[in-house]
Amino acid sequence: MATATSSPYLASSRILSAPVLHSDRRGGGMQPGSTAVTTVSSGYRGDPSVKMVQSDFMQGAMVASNGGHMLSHAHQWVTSLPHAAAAAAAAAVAAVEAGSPWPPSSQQQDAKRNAGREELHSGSALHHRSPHLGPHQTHPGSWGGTSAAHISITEGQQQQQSLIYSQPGGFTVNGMLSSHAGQSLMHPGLVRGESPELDHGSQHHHPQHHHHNHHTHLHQHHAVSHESHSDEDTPTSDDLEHFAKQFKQRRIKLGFTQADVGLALGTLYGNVFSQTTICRFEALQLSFKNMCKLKPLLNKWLEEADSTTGSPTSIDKIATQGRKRKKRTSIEVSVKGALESHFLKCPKPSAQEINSLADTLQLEKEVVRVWFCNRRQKEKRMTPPGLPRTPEDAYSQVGSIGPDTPSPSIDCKRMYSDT
DNA sequence: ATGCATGAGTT
DNA sequence: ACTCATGCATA
Repeated sequence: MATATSSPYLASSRILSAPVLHSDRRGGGMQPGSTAVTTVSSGYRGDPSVKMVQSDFMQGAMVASNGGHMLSHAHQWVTSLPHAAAAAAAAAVAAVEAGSPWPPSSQQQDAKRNAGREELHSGSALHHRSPHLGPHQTHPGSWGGTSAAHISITEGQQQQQSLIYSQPGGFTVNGMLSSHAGQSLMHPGLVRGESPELDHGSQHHHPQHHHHNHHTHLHQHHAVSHESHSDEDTPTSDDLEHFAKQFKQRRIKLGFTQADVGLALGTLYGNVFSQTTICRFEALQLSFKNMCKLKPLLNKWLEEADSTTGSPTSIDKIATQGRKRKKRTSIEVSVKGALESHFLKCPKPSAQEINSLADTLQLEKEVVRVWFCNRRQKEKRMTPPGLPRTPEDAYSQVGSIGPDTPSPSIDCKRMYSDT
C-alpha cells in the first residue's frame, strides 16, 4: 500500500501511520487516527522535465540577482536538488509595474495595525467606487457595488506585490501554440449569438472597447479632479465580469484550454500562468486587484489568438527545478465540519488556539493554520455575479452587517485555556 | 473546478 | 504570523 514512501515530510510527523484504505465512510462516528491523510500516492512529479513555475523563475530572477540561488529556503519536504544552475536571467526585466493597477481613490490600508480584531468592520462603503466611468451603477452582484454590505471588499487588499509585467523586449514571438488552433473545434451549430460582439463571424472585435458614451454625470465633485482614464486603466467590476465571460467564450471557440492560455501568456509576456489561475479568472474567483492585473494580459492574448490564425508556434519552455511539495492533506469531512464551525466563531484563531485545534483534530498545526488562511482567502474572493451569497457563504454575513457593525461580536473564545 | 500548499512581501 | 497571488494535485 501506500507505505512509507520516501517522504521527507512523514519523517517529521507522526500522524497517519495508517493508510486508511477504508472505502466506507461512516458519518458521525469519527475516530481519531483517520482524520486526515496525506495522500502519499507515490506519484509525485519526480521528473523535473519541462515545467516551470513562474514565480520561481521571475521573482527569483529579480530578487536573487546577487547570485544567490532561490533554493536557499529549503523546507523539510523540499528536496534540495542539485539543480544545475538554471539561471535563466533572460527575462528578468521586471518592468517596474507601469502604474498601479488599482484605480482611483482606493484608499485601502485599513487600520489593521490594531490589536487584531478588525475583521468585519466594513465601514465606508465608498472604497473603490468607480471613479468616473460608472457605466451604469454598481450593480448588485459585483465586487464593487453590492459589496457595500459585504465584508470582502470593504477591507481591500493592501498589498502591492510584484506585478511583473515583464516586457520581453527581445522576442516578439507569438505565444500561440499548436497550429491546430482553431479549425478542429469549430462547431457550426455552437455559434449562438449571445453577445453582440460575439456574433458569428465577428473576428475583429474589441471586447473592452465598448465605450459607454453615456456620460453619467459624476457624483464626485471634489476639489481634486482626476483625469478621466479610459476603461483600459480602470476596469470596473462590471467590465471584469463581462470580459471574463467573453474571454471564456472566445477561448473555447478558438479551441484552447485554460492551460493553453496560461502557457501562451508565458511565451507572450514572460508570465506563465497555470490552468488554475485562468480558471479562477474566468470564474471571477480572484481578488479585484488580481483580476485587474490579469485582464490586460488575457486581453492581449485574445487579440493574438484570433489574429494569429495559423502561425507557427514557438513554445519555449523554461527548465524547472524539482521541488517536492508536501503531499496534499485530505481532511476528512467530519474534520472539515469542525474546522468550519471554528471558523465561524473565530476566523483568525491565535497560534494557541490553532494548536489546540490541531491537537483535537489530530492534524498538524501547520495544516490547520493553512486551512484557516485558505478559508479566509476564499472568504475574500470575488463574489460570483448574480449570486449575492451562496448557502455556503451565507454564514459569514448572516443578519445585517451594516456599516455600523464593527465586528460580529462573536469573539474568539478560548477553547482550552491551557495556559 | 477546487482543496491544500508555498513563498514573497507586510505588519 | 498574516495576506495575497499562484499552482500542484485531486475529486
